[in-house]
Amino acid sequence: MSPAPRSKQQIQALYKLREMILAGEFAPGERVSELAVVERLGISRTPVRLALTILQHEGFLQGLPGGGYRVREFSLQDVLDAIEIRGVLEGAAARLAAERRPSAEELAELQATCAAMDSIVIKPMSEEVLEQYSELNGRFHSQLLALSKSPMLSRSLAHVEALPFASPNAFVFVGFAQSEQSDILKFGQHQHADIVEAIAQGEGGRAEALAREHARLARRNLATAQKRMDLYEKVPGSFLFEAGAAPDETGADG
Amino acid sequence: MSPAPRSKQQIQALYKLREMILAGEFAPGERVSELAVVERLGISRTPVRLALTILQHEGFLQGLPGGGYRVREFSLQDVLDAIEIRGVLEGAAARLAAERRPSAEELAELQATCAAMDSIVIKPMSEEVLEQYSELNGRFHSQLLALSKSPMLSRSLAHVEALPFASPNAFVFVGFAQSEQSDILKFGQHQHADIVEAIAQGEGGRAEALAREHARLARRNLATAQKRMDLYEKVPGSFLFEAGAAPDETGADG
DNA sequence: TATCTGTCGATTGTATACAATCTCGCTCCG
DNA sequence: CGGAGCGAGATTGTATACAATCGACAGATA
Repeated sequence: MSPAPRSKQQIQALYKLREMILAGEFAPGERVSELAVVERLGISRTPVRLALTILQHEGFLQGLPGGGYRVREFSLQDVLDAIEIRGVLEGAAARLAAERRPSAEELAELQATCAAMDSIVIKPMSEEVLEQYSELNGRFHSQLLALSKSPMLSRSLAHVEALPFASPNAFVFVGFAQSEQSDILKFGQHQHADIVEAIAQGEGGRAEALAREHARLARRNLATAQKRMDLYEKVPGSFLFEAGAAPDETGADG
Repeated sequence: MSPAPRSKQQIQALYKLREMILAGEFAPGERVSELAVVERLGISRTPVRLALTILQHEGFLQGLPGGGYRVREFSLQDVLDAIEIRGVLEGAAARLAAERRPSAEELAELQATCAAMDSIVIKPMSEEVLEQYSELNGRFHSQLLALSKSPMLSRSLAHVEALPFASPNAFVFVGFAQSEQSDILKFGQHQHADIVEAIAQGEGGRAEALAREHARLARRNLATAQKRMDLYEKVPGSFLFEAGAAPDETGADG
């Protein structure tokens, strides 16, 4: 979306900082001062400052009243809500895609991606397969978004997915790790196919409902991950979550 | 949302620049260079630079490949989509509000605002009445959002509403100007009441549908405004719109 | 004449010096 | 002994000097 900072130092500062935050190199709630970052990155204040501002707008950092920042913590509810919002927006994308009647060629691209994923989910799990699936999954979601033909919607979704745990690929590996025992991944793939079908037939309401429900797989995967710490640690940005109870799948909410 | 820049020059640069953009002081598509802004504002490059970055993230400015920015233009479709997205997100807010069962006190606040608006829409139009309605309308929407109890949703909605024409109050005066002849304003107020009722009864689906439809009033008001230039000029940021045909209310889209 | 290249100008990116502000701690006075 | 005020240190905000990059224009050569 954003043509991005145009210079090396800015890009480096932004990427490195984001990486550091996502790697949990700042204690949660710890105050992050500009100067400290400058020292750690070896980049001067100006680009660092810019990176900090951007990360604040992306939601990773919170500005402190006295100046400086701190790494933003996310409650479990925040994470669940982010997934919910992604579902709502992807639902809107699917509906608009259906309503705006993509051409046969446009649709074919999405169908091709979907078909490719079909052939992947039946393979036995491996590092390589996971990577392929992950890439195709990302492509599917971005193609779907493209079919909505709405730059504004893309913008909103991008803003939400800037949070790493809200991206469509955030929990794929959980599904994969689980796929030995369950068919959750195949189920998700089935939803992909249904979404494509609904769009192809111009069934906006169905497409929306399906896409929304599809996003909620992430919720289930999150619950699974929380029960298995070996998986949980692989959730991008999981240390940004406040320590809290496992999500309550039987709860009244949502 | 953002604890905001902490200093005077930064704030001034940001506000003044935003104001200038909204006042149409930059030709649409015109290249905006940092130095030019510095000269016009009499503020040094550092705070100006920061303000430009923020405005880029807010969607008012587009970064140019060769450096510099230009004022972002919005197509008619962009404006309609922004309204649509606001509807989708406010719909989600209304649904969550219903599902999360607000306490009687929380609900009472919303009901009070709604009641106050009831007594306003029957008054004859005036500058003062318009202002009162506008404020109450804004309060209604923010109270509704609060009832969803989702900071993440608030964040997403705030991001969308940063665009002036996507805010709930963007077109109120159109409805007012029209209210001499039609009851569009009373109709909108009726929707408010229905939304409150649905939330009170825990009817999430109904609340969502109502809130979504409610947002689409803005679409109709936009169409009206485009037919009457005296109103159109009062739409916030209307000069950001590309010159284009009036919206097609009979069109297939949407 | 067309194209390629080199130089000049403008504009942005980076670094740093300087100013203002805020915090924390110490001391002094009540 | 406690509180208030003052001051030192640290940290952020501002401005500007300097470097690097990009584009345009012009001139030369094929």
